[in-house]
Amino acid sequence: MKDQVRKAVEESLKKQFPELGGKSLDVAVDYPTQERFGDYTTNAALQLAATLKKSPREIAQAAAAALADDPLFASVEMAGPGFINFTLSPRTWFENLREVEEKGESYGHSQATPSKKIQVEFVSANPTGPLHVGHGRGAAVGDTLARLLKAAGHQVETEYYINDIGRQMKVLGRSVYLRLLELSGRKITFPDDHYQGEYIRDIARRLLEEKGERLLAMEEEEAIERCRGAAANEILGAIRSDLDAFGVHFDRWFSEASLFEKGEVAAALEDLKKRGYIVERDGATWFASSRFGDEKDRVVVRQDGDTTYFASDIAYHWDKFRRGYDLVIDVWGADHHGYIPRMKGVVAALGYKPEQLEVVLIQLVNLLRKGEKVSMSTRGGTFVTLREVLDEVGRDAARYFFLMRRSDSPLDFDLDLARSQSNENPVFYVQYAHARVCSIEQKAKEAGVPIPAHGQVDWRRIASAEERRLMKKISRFPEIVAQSAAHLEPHRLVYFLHELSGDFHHYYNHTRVLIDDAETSAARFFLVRCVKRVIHNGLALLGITAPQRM
RNA sequence: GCGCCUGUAGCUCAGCUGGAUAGAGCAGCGGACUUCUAAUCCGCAGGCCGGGGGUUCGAAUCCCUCCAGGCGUGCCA
Repeated sequence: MKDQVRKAVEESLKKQFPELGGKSLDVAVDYPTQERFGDYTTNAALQLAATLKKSPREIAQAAAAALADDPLFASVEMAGPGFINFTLSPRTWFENLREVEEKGESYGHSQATPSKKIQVEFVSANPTGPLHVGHGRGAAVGDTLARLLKAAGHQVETEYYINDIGRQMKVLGRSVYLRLLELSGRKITFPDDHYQGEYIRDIARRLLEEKGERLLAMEEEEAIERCRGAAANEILGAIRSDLDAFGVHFDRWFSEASLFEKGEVAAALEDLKKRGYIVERDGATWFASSRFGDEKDRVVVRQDGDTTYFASDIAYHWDKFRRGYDLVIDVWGADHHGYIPRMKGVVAALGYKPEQLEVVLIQLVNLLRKGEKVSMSTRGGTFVTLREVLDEVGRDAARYFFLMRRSDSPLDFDLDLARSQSNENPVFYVQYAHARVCSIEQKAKEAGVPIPAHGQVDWRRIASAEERRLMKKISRFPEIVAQSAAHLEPHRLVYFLHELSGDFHHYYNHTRVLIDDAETSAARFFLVRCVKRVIHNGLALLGITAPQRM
C-alpha cells in the first residue's frame, strides 16, 4: 500500500515538475503522527524545495491537486509547511483485506528481493552447565529472528556452535572427576574455579553407579577425559531438551572439536597467511586485525603452541562462509561486543564484505522476584536456569518477556509478573484478543451464522473510524514483519501486536459484532476474523501460542 | 586512559535512516459487566526527551562537548 502511494507521488511530481528529470526521487512516505492528518503523508515537497527553488507549499499544492483525482485516495491535501496528506477511501482499505483471506497462514510473509541465504547462529552455550535465563533471551531472539527472516522471504538456517574442546571442558571433566572421588569416599579439596553446581554431583553420582570402578582404576588423566566426555554429552542432552521445551530447534549442531578433526583450524590460518594477514611476533602467531580497525592484533597461536579460542572462531567463520551464506548472523552476549571488530576483520581478510557478518548483541537479563534482584553466578552455581523459568511462568510468557525489549538493552524480567494470571501480564493482552474472536466464532457457529467471505461483504458497513483503524493496522502487518526482519529487531513485532490488540479490545468494547442486521454483522465478523488472523500469524512468528479460549 | 552501549512520565520501556501537539504498559485517582469472555474498556493526572553548544525551514532523532551508569579493553573462553 505504502509503495503504491509512493509511486503515485513520484509520478505526480515528475509530471508537474519536468525539470526533476528521469531519476528516482526516493520520496519518503510515512504514517502521520496524528489521525487527522490522514493515512499517509509525505514531506517530498519540503525536501525538493531547494532543488526546485520554489516554496514547499507551492510544490505540495500543485502535487496534491494533480493527485486528487486518483481513485486510490478519498482526499489529498496540502498541510502545514508543505506536507502532502493522503486519506484512502474505506473501500481501498477493505480491498486490502482480500489478501488476508487469500493468504491465510502466510499473510504477513513476503518475498524479499534479493532473497538471501542466511545463517543464524545463537545460544551456543558451553556444555558445562544448564542453560540459564540469559541464554533463554538469546534463544528467543535468535529463534524469532530466524522465523522473521524466513517470513521475509529469505532462506534461513539455524545453528548451535558447541564449544566441546578447550580449557573449560577440561575444568568440567576435572570437576566431575573430583566429585566422583568425593562420592566414593575420598577426601578432596574442590577448587573455587571449578564448577560448583549441584548438577556436577548428579552427573558424578550416575557415573559412579554405572562405571565407577573402572573409572577409579584408570589413570587420572584418562578418567578425567572420560568424565569430561560423559558430562558434556549429558549436559548437551539437557540443553537440547530445555530448548525443545522452549520451542527452539536448530537445523545443525556444530562441534568445535570437529574443526580440529577436519584440520579446518590449520587450513583457515593457512588461508589467512596466504592472504598476508598472519604475522609472527614474540614467539606467537597473530592475526593482523589492527589492519581492519581493531585496536591491536590478536594472538591465534600462543607461545606454547596452543591455538586460542579466537583461532577456532576464525576457522568456524571460515567454514560458515565457505558454505555460501550471503549473510551470517551471530547472536552474542553483549559482554562479547569487543570481539566484533576482530571478527569483522576476519571476514574482510577472507575476502568477504564485513557487512556479511551481523552481530546481534543480547544484553543482560535481571531476574526480579518480589521486586528484588535475584543474584546469579554461573561458576558459583547460583543461577536461575531457563528450565526453572519455563516451569514457573510457562513458555509463552517467557518468550514474550524476552522479546518485548530491544535485545541490546538490559531486561528486567519480573518473575511474579510473568507468572501472574492477571491483567498486569502483557502476554495475555494479546492472547486474549485472539481468544475473544474465537469466542465470537463459537457463538456464530452455535447460532448458525456462516463465516463471511471477502466477496460477500459490503465495505460500507465497516467504514467507521475504529474500523478503518483496524483495517489500516491489519494491512500494515506485512510491512512490520519485513522491517522487524530487516532491522533484526523482533520487539517491533511485539509492539505492533500489542497495539493491534489494543485497537481490537477498544472496538470489541464499543461495537457488538454479531447483531440482527445480517449485512453489518457479516462485515464486522469478517473484520474481526482478519484481526484474529494477524494476531495468530504474528504470535506464531514469536513462537507463542494463540489460545482459542482463556 | 581508550572503545562500544545506554540516559525519554513515579517505575519499566517504545519512538532515534530528522517532520506537524513526544507514546505505551505498570503504579495512582475516578468510572463501565442482566448484552459475542471485565485477563477488557473509558476518563483524569503525570515530561526543560541527562546538561550545554551546533547543523536545519524543522532535532528525542544528526554532529561536537560535558555529566551519569553498564560492558569491554588477556598469549581466558
